[in-house]
Amino acid sequence: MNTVTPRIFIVEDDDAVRESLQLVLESLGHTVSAFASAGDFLATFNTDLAGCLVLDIRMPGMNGMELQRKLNDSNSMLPIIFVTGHGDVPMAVEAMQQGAFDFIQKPYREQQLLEKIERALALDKENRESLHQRQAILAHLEELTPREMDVLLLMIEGKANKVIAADLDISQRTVEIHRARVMEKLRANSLAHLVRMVLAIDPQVLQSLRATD
Amino acid sequence: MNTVTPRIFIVEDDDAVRESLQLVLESLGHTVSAFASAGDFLATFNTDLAGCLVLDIRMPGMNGMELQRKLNDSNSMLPIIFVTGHGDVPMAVEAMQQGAFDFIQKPYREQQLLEKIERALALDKENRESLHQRQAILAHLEELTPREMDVLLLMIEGKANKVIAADLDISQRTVEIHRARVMEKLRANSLAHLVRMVLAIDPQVLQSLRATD
DNA sequence: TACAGTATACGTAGTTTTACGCATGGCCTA
DNA sequence: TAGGCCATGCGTAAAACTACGTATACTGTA
Repeated sequence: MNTVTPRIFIVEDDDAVRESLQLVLESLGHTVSAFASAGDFLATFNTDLAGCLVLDIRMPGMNGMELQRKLNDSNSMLPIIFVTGHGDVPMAVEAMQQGAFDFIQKPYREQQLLEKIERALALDKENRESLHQRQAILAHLEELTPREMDVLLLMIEGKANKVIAADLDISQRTVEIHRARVMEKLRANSLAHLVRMVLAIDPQVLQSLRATD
Repeated sequence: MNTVTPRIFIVEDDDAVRESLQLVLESLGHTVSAFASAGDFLATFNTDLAGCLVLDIRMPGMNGMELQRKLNDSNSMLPIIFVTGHGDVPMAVEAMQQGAFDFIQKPYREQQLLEKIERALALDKENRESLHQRQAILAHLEELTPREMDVLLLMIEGKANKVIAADLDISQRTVEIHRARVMEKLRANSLAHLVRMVLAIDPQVLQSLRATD
């Protein structure tokens, strides 16, 4: 399992603000990485990073909102706490609509920021745990051969082996074999378990199946 | 099916603003209900109402944010577009965190509001459609007797009848009867279908089961 | 080029699990 | 006391799972 130490990322161009926040957080036992520009952060970013991001909006070069967009484009799930001295309402609304965890204005009470950081870290931990589970299932799914995948989908639709056999125009015996392989490769101990796993990684499947019920 | 005409609700204490917005929306073919106070709206509110809510924040009596809280408490899913002349950033952030659809400041371009309303209506339509399906399943679930519910939960865990029988300390035959009733009452045509339906109404079940796999 | 590995497909046979019909009985409530 | 809920036994049939064995075809490598 891909267990990265949670880390608080700070992207803030004001040296004094950045360094003092870093010190405070480190004194509380957190691991911190601070960057003076959005570009510097982006250069080291990858989706496996865990923790949260404290992000200034107004910065030279790439600003905070642009960074948020780029992170969203790369499927980042790092909760973002925006911190800004020059924010206005439309900016805050857009940031929140784009999935920001919070948006606070300078000057702020330090304690307030710390609390939000704790909550953001907790959220990320939760999200990341469910993501790990989904990824594990996904990894198993990729072991399936095309034929096994065909059978899996029909199994999830609740079709009996003989129906699957008819649908795929193969013998019932062959379906049974594929079916056993599917259960084995996905480490499913029952059909119910199998269905739950597949729905966990892709609730969309549920939508597409609903029509066929 | 509970098909209510989508309706745009306006809660705004300024008569001129409220009435002019109502006229514009009606001229576009929308059904509109306008209220001069949050209390008036709340008095007629119920969760079956479909559409969206255009809500002023600063009003005598209950303000817009309080109304949002009350609606959330009553499981409202009506998308809320806040409109305010005196909003600040913290207020906007809180409104968004509480699930507001949007938050715009007066004065606004009318066209902008109209577009947001259209999007809010579309969102509500989507949400409501998936809600209907979940409610239909929920209604079936409520027909289950306590014992049938016990059996259902164990079925979803993927346990075989004999295991369920042992768990509940009843005979296998009795489990079979309950199981058949569950399938019948939930209109499930297969175990896979049953699992999908239960997960559709409550993805939380999935979380609580994941530990037991 | 020959061989290993993988994917696909099918058969027989035996066991387990499900599904269901039929019959019986206790308990509690309207 | 009628009806719903819960429980059980017996027996049949269908479906699913398991085990063991056979066969063809494609791919990549020794």
